[in-house]
Amino acid sequence: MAERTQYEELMRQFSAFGAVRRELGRIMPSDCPGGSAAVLTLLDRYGDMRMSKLAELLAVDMSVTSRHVAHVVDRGWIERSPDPADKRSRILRLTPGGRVQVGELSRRTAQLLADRLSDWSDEEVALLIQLMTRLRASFGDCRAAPLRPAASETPHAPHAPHAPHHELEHTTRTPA
Amino acid sequence: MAERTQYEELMRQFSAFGAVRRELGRIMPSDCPGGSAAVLTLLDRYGDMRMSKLAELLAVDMSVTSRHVAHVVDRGWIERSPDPADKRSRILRLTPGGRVQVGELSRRTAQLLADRLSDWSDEEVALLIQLMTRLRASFGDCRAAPLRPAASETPHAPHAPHAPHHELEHTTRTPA
DNA sequence: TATTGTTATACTCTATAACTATA
DNA sequence: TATAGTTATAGAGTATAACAATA
Repeated sequence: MAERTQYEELMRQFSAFGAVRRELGRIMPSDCPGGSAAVLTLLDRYGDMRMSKLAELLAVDMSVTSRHVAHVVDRGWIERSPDPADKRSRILRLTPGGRVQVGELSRRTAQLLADRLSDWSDEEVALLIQLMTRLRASFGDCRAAPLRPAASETPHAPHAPHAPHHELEHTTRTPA
Repeated sequence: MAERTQYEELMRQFSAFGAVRRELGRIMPSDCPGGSAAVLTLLDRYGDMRMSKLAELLAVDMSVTSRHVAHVVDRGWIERSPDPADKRSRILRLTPGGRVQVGELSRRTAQLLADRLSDWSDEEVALLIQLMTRLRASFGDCRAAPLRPAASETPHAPHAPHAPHHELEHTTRTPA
């Protein structure tokens, strides 16, 4: 538990973080805005998935996801196949062109971060990753559980630096 | 210097941070969106200032600042006085009602953060603040050079003394 | 009746450019 | 001519609600 002045300072940092996001957005390809980049990156990381799963990973409403996905499909970077198991669903999959695009996004962001964080050590970057990962977990799926702090699994210590794999069987969709 | 996979992981955390911002935005008063809250908070922290200074602190274009300020003025939370020294400029100042609003914003954000970060220690929160402050500095933020700190508190910069990339890149203006 | 996904609408934030009024 | 600020316009991101198709 922290003090109120500490929370105010944290809020200022959260607000100021927008400048970092915008700078990262500026170096993206003009036909691949942030929403599209997020879709491609998540599909590359977690593999084929349905719209609902992608919406959960993006932590946005499915209507927003649908809009982003439509843009990416128009560019030919992913394809929407009907799900044979459930004809309401559609399976999203990266195309070869999409993988090329993912590589380009990775290259650009790595270049900018390598420049801006040139005086950061590996350990410092890893620490920031850990804290932001935990922050996200603490705010967790507050859409799925607005007022119930699920005491089942609360990570106290920061996770592994890279954390390459996540728990994906957790199918908490926006509850009606 | 870090590796590319580390940068990719950092990018994912940056992207996922949007969910935290949106959650914080939801608990704000409906007539005080994020832009207005940022204006009020900065005026409370740094005291009276001109539009250009506020734009620099917000790290957005002055046209954006003007729009946010107009909204806040409409609500009666700040007032725009002509600058006697330069009739092109306008001095921004919090009104008593604005201070009340700042207090309400502070109360709401502190309440949400206290709930979500209930299992974070003081030191962990301080560490996150420190790293995000340094991140902002690494991306060349202008808030490292504060104007006139308000009597209440002095902006503390917990990061190591290293020079930002471009000290004064006043990109708060459309190039003429 | 419930769920998956799409579309329509509205709102916020942002940048660019054109404009005014001062300097 | 240059600067401080405003306004118009456009683009991206998001949420809500209404809708169609399927379970």
